[in-house]
Amino acid sequence: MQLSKATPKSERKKALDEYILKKRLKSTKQRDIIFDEFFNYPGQHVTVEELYEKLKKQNPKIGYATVYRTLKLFKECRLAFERNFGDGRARYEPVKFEGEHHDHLICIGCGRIIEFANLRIEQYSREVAKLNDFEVLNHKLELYGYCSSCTRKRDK
Amino acid sequence: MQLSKATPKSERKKALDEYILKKRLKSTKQRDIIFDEFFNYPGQHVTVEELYEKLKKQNPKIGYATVYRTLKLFKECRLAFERNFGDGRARYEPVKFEGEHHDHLICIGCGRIIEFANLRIEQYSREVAKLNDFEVLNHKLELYGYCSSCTRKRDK
DNA sequence: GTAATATTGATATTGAATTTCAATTTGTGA
DNA sequence: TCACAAATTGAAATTCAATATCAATATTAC
Repeated sequence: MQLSKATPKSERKKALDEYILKKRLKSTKQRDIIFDEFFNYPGQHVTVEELYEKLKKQNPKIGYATVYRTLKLFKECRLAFERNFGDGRARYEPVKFEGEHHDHLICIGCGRIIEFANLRIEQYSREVAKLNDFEVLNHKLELYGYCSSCTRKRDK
Repeated sequence: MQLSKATPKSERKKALDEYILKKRLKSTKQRDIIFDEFFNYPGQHVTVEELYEKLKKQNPKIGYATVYRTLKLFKECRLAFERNFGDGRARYEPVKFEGEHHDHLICIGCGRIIEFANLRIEQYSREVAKLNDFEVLNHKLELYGYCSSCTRKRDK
């Protein structure tokens, strides 16, 4: 299922509700709270820990395991993407709409992440997909290396 | 430093030796053994555990920590690259030479992975890196979606 | 409402990654 | 070659994110 470009948050909520219904899971207050917080989170790549800390301020009783499990649920129903930047903790982000994708320069020295836009990659993806008879929903382009600061540090 | 296309193993060894010299580290038997085993490893993405088990057969006294630290060293001097596939264990692979990269179409229906070449991505990487003052060692381009077989299955 | 089932949250457990430290090895300079 | 300083090793301990456990609770279906 491809989310359309104009999909508002309510569409995501609908997708989640549909998934819960289909899988005979249950709607809970916690899932709603985590949903709101996750999709309103200002940072791009939130860890379970970070989201948990933020949630606890409004809702002290929420458990870490619940946040962890709910992000896993969002992942299952393709509302969230899990990333690993090599610092030992998984990071989650909302699945991007068409045209919203951004790619990453990832410094494997200090963990710094630089985002950049990718109109050309979008087009490239479409071509490759067509050649291979593939239906592409999402892509991930990560360039790994060292930022100037880390290269300087090493060369000292 | 970008390894040239024709770089043989001895060039890598030279690069390692240079790094050791520059950083005033020391050449050791263990590092040589691990070097040989790592760059001759048949699989694409070896874990520390796997490499350790393989090494122990020839060299029972070698320690896990040494393998771990040596792979970290290879990473530092840009001879190895660390990947995370989300199974909780880091995997290492020799840094690819220019033009050797391959990218992936990943079917989220059946898990099938199709590799494809990416001359244009190479060039794109170089441009973006230059703009951001980044030293790019490796990249990962993954297109997620459904293969034709899964699409047919869904549309039935 | 009741029963069946899923979820929660606190806590315990797991396991990979990393650190510690005494013993050993290596490079440097006389 | 020798001795000293510094780096490395290997075993074991520690750390920490991810995951599992389980009794109490909440939700859904009937």
